[in-house]
Amino acid sequence: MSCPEHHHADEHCCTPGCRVHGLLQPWLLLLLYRGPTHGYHLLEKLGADERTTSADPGLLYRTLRQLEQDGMVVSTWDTEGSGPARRRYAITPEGVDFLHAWADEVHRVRGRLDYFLDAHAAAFPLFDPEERR
Amino acid sequence: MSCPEHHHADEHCCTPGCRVHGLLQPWLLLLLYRGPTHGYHLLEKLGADERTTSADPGLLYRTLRQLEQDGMVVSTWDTEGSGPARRRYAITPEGVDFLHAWADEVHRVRGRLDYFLDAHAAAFPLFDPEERR
DNA sequence: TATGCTATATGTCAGAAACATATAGAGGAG
DNA sequence: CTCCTCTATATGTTTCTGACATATAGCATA
Repeated sequence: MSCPEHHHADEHCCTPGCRVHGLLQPWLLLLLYRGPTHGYHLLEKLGADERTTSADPGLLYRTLRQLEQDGMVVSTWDTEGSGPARRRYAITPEGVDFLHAWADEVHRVRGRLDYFLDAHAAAFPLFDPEERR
Repeated sequence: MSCPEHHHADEHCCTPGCRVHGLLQPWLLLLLYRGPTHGYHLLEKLGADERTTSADPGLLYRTLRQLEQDGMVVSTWDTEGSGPARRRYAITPEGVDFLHAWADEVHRVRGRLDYFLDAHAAAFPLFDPEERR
């Protein structure tokens, strides 16, 4: 049987390391609002916090390029320091607006999840997710 | 620019009719727990409540067949009444367990959304999604 | 020189959802 | 009787996201 949420056939999903999907864009924008950085740093930040979202390099770099194409972030090459050159990203005013639109969307989605959880709780009054660690 | 959440290139998404994704399985299971019915009825139920999830016939019938394959529901042909024959679905004990697993998962996802919203609120104290109707 | 880390990027595949279409029984309008 | 609509189930196709694998390259150090 597949797992709830994304139905991967194998077992290395929906294990404790499994993250929430679809929030990579807003997390990147929010992290960049705290201060400009490069992709690898964002990758480490997301990877270090289990409560954020997936930290796949492929997806992350592609998403940053997409955000840049759409004018949500801008990048400049940073050759200072050691190691390979890194692309330094910064959020734009449009990006901040988009981040707010994301916050609205996430707020709405949370409402729908609550609606389902309420309906489930009404059908199963004895069910308590907190006790199912 | 694409829209938050699913990035469709066109504009007929993220309009008022837009629903939350990924909850079709649990909604079907929950509705079937309230009582056995056929697919078209479930389609109408989901379609009538904006706060549930997408009501696409193709996805719904395919999902029901998948749930049956996995032993979460069982179906019998119902030729009573007028109109074409309908497949009457009922949830199984395994389906109820799976529904609870879904509730746990949704609860966890909700926590991640809260985590993002808290982080966003901390960065933008004046932002209020309620006032952005 | 070889390996490991930093850093960015591309290729491929599976799965969900959107959208269109196919099939068919039954009832009513004209 | 024929056409249309509603009920009901099912399939085909496309697009997008995310997962996973791989490629490239600079630099440090053993």
